[in-house]
Amino acid sequence: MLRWRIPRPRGNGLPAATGPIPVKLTRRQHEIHAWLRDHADSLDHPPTYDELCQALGLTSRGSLHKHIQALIQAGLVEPMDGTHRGIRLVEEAPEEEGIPLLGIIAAGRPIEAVPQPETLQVPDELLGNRPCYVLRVSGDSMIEEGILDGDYVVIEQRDSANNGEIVVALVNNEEATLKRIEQQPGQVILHPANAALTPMAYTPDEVQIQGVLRGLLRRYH
Amino acid sequence: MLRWRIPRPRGNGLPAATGPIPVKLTRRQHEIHAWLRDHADSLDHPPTYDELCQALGLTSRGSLHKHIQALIQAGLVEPMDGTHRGIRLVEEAPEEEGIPLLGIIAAGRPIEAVPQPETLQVPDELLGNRPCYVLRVSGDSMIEEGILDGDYVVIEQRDSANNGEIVVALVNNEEATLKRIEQQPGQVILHPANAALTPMAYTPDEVQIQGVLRGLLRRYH
DNA sequence: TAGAATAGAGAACAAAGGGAGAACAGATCA
DNA sequence: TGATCTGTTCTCCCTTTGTTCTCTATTCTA
Repeated sequence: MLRWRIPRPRGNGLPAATGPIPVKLTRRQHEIHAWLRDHADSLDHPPTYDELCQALGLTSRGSLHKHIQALIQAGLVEPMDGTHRGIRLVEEAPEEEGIPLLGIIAAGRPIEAVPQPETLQVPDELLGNRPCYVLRVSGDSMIEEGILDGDYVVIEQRDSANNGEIVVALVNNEEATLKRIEQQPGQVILHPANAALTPMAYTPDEVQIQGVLRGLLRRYH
Repeated sequence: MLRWRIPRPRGNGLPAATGPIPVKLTRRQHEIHAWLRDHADSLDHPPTYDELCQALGLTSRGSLHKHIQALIQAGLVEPMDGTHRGIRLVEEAPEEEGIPLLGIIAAGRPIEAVPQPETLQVPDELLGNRPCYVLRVSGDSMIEEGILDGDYVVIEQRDSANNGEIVVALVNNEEATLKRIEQQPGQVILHPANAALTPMAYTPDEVQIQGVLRGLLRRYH
């Protein structure tokens, strides 16, 4: 456990976007940064400049100061505003545990992929055993089931479903839609939950199941 | 068992929002806090300043006082309002990444507390800045807003709301209900979202706002 | 090879950290 | 109620520590 590391602002998983420009460190700067990282666990307080100098074989605090400043500039060390023992490593971004938000699903259109794939922190309770992904719902086709425009749905990746389950279905290899499924010999019926829309029937080979609804997230602002 | 520790107020899981900003303690402050933590179990009264001074090798109560004040500022020690032997550690919040599920809300009844308070892992995206809690919805009074029986709602703890927001309201100090609120001079109207139910009007002092709807979680099995 | 970048030494300085002790006021207790 | 205990406030002090300089040596590079 890192005692005096500070959390780095949570990014979107893209190393390039978060944090400062990748500055290349000089040899000495790299050494110092490595030392700090290696000793972050064993020390329960950040070292003083003098302690660091001794550990690194320096005799001048002033020299060390230049290196530390460079590390701060590079975004690897938190700027210490005058405090003593203020050298604090910026913590590596924690491995974001999230479910990928793949895109937007609107009845009657292919899933529109989001340009910047983000991840959404999804409670374990909403996840099944299989891999899951998240889609944002566009449209009102399932409104009577309490699935509103703008909701996020957690989908468990599966290629088959039980009757009555709500599924992400790919129709004719182009239209993706979120509907309640009813499979009968020879035909597959997709039921919307909106009185303004009518159920649609297809042959089994026209409909490809891409996942089953597991959970729903909604945000009010 | 800690005898003179007090529970730290439960945050909403947001590291940035909960509690004081990660205050960096000085070396001495850290030592003192560690001493208090180490001896919390063995002492049956909090120590006096003089006792603490002796244990820490200080001779001046005034010096110690400065450190204790810093710990109070950091949220690690309970402010002692003039009482003697008042140094009380704030208990470490268990590393709980979750929002407490407080109970079940059904229109027209008090919130039924769950016997075993569990926590729910709630995405940051659904949380506001203030402390939040989760309730399980029972009933269909908000079904037309897409809030179904069995859904989990994330509530931001607040005692006031804007018109149009969905709130947890305590009516006449006994009935808790989830409704859309409309506040007018002299009366408060709680709107259900169910054609079978009618809006109810109350005087402002009959209605107490307990929180505002921030998010919703639903689970399909 | 000249110049730039890197690396370090050391002095001087300002602020933070840490402490002592006196005086005081409210809490506590006999 | 009065004596004592205890936390609070204050002022003064010294040490530690980060910062800013200037100066020098080495290494890399155009």
